[in-house]
Amino acid sequence: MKSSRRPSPLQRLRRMHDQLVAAYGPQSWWPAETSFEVVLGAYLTQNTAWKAVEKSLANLRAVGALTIAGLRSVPLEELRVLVRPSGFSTRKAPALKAFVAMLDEEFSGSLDVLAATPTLALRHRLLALPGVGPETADAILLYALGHAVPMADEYLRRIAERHQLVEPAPGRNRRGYESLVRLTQQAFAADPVEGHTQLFNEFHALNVAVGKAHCGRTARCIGCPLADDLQWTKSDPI
DNA sequence: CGCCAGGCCGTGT
DNA sequence: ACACGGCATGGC
Repeated sequence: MKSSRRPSPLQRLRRMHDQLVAAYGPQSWWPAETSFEVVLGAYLTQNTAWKAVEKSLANLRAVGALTIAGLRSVPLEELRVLVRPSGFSTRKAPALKAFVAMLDEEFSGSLDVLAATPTLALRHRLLALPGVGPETADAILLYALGHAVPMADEYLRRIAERHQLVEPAPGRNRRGYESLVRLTQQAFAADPVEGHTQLFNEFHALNVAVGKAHCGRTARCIGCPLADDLQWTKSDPI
């Protein structure tokens, strides 16, 4: 039945990274100047096009609210207006305030202090925040705080499903996310541990790059550099 | 004009 | 535990 020649899903996922590097080159992500900007972007981009996030970030920059102190001093009502372009402002504005409040009350208002927390405990603390789910937590962990956690965003889920690396899971639940995280961890398990942060960083950035171009909700894989090698047929739905 | 975007949360089964 | 809508707004 199963051919011993065909690479395992783990091997294919790992090779996917190399193929994407070959196709797109190093990404050196996340598009932000500071760690706190990464945090802001992680919240604002929830189910929102990055283009819209840029408008909100520009609004925040204009009033000096791209820093912790700046955001702290912006009244909630005003913040709501500033982040309006990226949608869900009635949720995202209070959520951002809650993040700063946590920082102030538990971590001396410092991202460095926050980052010094052990990864697992830190992840749980972030997940307890309002408006922070697994993906936002991992984006903050990886791109703002430098922890070696893989990200399993919507693009990776689609790519993995379309290439039959995982079972289809229509109702994306938390279990599906965590299983994709584990799959990614295992796929890079043979790589030196000290390089994992960089690998996970690049891997997710590349997934977004290829996902934006070829793997949207309805967008097909036409022209996708992965289509052939990962054995996915273009007529496949989903 | 309709669909979609780098999710998360509350509610019902 | 899991499925299902709602949430706001702008781009294409």
